[in-house]
Amino acid sequence: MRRQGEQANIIPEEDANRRAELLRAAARLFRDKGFDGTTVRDIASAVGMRSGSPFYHFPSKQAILLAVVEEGLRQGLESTQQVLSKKLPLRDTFKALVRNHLSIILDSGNDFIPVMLYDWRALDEVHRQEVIAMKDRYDALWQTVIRDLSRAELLRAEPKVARLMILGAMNFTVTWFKPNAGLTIDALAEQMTLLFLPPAKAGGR
Amino acid sequence: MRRQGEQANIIPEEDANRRAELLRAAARLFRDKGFDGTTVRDIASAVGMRSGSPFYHFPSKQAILLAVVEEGLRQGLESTQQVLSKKLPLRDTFKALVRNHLSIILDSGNDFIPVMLYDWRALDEVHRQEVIAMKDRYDALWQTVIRDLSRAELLRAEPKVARLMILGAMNFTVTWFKPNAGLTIDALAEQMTLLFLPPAKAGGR
DNA sequence: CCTACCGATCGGTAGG
DNA sequence: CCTACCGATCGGTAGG
Repeated sequence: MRRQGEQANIIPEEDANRRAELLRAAARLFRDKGFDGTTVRDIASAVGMRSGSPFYHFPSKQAILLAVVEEGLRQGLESTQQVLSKKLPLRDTFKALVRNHLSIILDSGNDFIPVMLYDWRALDEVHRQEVIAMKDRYDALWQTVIRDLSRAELLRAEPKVARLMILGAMNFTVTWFKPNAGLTIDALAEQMTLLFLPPAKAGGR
Repeated sequence: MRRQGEQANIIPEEDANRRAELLRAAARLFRDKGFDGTTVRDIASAVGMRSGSPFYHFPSKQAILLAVVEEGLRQGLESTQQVLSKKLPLRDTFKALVRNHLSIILDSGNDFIPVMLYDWRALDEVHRQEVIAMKDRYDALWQTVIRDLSRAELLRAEPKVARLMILGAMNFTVTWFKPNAGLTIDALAEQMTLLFLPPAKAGGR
């Protein structure tokens, strides 16, 4: 229960901080143990709360998952748009997008997007639709670059299928990539470019 | 409790059938609702049993998951070896392997492999190691073909990374592929070949 | 394979 | 945000 005597412009700020802490803790736990494998008690104790207290910040466990996934997509959209705004040459844009996507997915410390990849099935139908709407915006950004590559004849498969395959290949790295195992994210981005794009022509127009 | 008066060569056969039914039902349910989202009661009632009876056939819910995953891998190994035994030309082998893998993953009716892709995290450490050992054999079969493609300069990325990416792209199709949505498994295999391999040379040696 | 059941856990809530 | 708690569910078991 909110204490009535406090000033309204102080408490909400603290609340927002605690909410953000819960979100980070939840993301970490969901990533490690899955949504169903994580209890509300786990999340609470990770930030020093008791079992019932997360429900002061979120109406349900599902709502926590939704907030985690939305935060991940928000970050992904933002950094992708930043890459695109640089207006690099086509090949470089592709490589930079790949590197950006891999960073989002593989950097320890960012658990939000992997949670989406692992646990989107745990969302109920309504929340899932909300997530899909955001994901569609992310896909659309990629699609423009894929389409340009296709027009430049650097990609032979149908653009839509190509996008799904390229993103799929990257998304699946969460299941096998281990940091500090001899392969860096940069090297992986380089390899992916080698895999999907033909050699650059020496003096190519 | 096994009835003592029955002949040992009759009952085990019926038991094996019931066990197989449980496995199919479990695979379907795990695929649809996830391991944690499926209860032993769900599995039991799917084959007309009561809640405690699956434990006559399996020692634990984990053991059911392990059996499902192992059955999936067994099928995958078998069909892959069958493709390889045909000794097709390199390009055709690749395409046939892709089609085979996609069929295993996407054909409705085969829920075993998708369960592995979704729910391998739910296996405890010991069982997970057993699964990884089988998966390594599967990967090794692919690796030989990838290596040959690399030597023939049809693939520019490092063979190991290429294998992980190609399998990842295929495995991720479980999250978006919808049968009867205008894209067949055959067409998808064709698109994947276009995406990963360069054009065949007209009179290429 | 069923009946009957247990112990534990879990998401969530009332009331302060 | 805590205390104290509930109702439901779940994996698993004893005994036949």
